[in-house]
Amino acid sequence: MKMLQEALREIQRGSAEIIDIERVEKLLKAYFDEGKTYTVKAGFDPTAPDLHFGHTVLLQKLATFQKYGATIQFLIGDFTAQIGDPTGKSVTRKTLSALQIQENAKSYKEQVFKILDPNMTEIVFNSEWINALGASGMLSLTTTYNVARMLERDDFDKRYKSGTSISISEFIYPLLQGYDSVHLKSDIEIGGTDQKFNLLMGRHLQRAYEIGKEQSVLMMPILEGLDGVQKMSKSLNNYIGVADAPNDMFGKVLSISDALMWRYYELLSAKSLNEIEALKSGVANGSLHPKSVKEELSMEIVERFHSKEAAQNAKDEFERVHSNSQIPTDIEEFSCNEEIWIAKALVDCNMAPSTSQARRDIKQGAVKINQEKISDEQLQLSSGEYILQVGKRKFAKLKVN
RNA sequence: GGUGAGAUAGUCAAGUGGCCAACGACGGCGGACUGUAAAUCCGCUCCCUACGGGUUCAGAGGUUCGACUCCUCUUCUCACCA
Repeated sequence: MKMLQEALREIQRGSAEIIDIERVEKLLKAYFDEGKTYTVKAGFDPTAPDLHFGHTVLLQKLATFQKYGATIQFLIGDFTAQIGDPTGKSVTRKTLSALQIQENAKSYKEQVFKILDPNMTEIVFNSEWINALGASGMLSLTTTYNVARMLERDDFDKRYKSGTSISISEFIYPLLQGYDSVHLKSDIEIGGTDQKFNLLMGRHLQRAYEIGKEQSVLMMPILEGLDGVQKMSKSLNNYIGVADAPNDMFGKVLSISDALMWRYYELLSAKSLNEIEALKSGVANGSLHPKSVKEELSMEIVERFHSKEAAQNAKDEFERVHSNSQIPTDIEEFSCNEEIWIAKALVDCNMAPSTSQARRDIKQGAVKINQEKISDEQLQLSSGEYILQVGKRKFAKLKVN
């Protein structure tokens, strides 16, 4: 009984909304009492296999479910990708070749199994059953819903009212996503809050097709990016990529604000709620320094995506560079063949976008050569080796021949 | 299809003939303080070996000694009407 309560708490952790929690509770109870497993579905887009931490929020939740007896239906929407989820922006998507999809799927696996247990995960492609549906199957799918209800979806509603075009195929998208749940007989589906309409469609269609169950739906919030305000996204450049190098990953996590750290703990850490509570009260009563708590999170994360050694190295490296202001161990090396003007050198080493900026940096005292701050904008570097530094984070080694 | 409004640096947004490389805000970068946190303070933020020069205000022409500012055309965006 206590186990059940704890499991429920972990499952609800960080979620934005859960529909039909009673059913989730029943599934968990059946698992604890009789060892009965159940299925949790989550859909992913085959076009974007390079994940950032925003995506891993869902994966983390799936991992929690696995802990409590779920088999994950990791669905790659290779068919639905041809339509594109109706956002209003994307017009027509180019279709991916079977080969590309296979490659993307492979790279998904590499990244995803750092979080999920492969033994409790099925990777499925929805083209398999949707192609088999045929024209008549598709037709009968469309009879389960009507236009008025379809227009309830927020973005359809807005676009319809503002007179922006909505293609019929876009109406099909939620239906197909819902049909996936029919075919897979999913017990639970999880997705982002923006997916609510589509997720509920799964419930509707499971009822319409009388498969004898209606999936519960769990929605996760959108993860804030490093700035703590806007959603994590590549285009805003406030993201941590799953494939980021250990040192970058470590530094990025450590650079988030203290408030955001708890959010990241909640959504990204594999630590239990009880452990996190302990950390929180430790910080509150002063027995733990917030920085060390943040370091712990950074370590955990780097370890998950790389290795324990990498995490330790990242930490050591970080301390060396920032606490003791020494030079990082591996820095990019450049070389040139003749005496070079310092501003030009900074541009050539990708440390400044223009000589104008390089001059400004020098004027502001941001540039160091071999740990020494310089102020002469006209400085010429004659032959030798130099460690160049701009600000706190940018380093390069330059060899002048 | 008709009418009206608009397009300015990464974003928002001033500027309606010279004082404009262009107010301000946000973002970004650097410095101080720190825990590469937050908050705060200060500086910088088109390019160029630079007390000077070059190229910018949707695009192309024109008027003028001089245009981001005026005129013409083009492209695009928005609002209202149909």
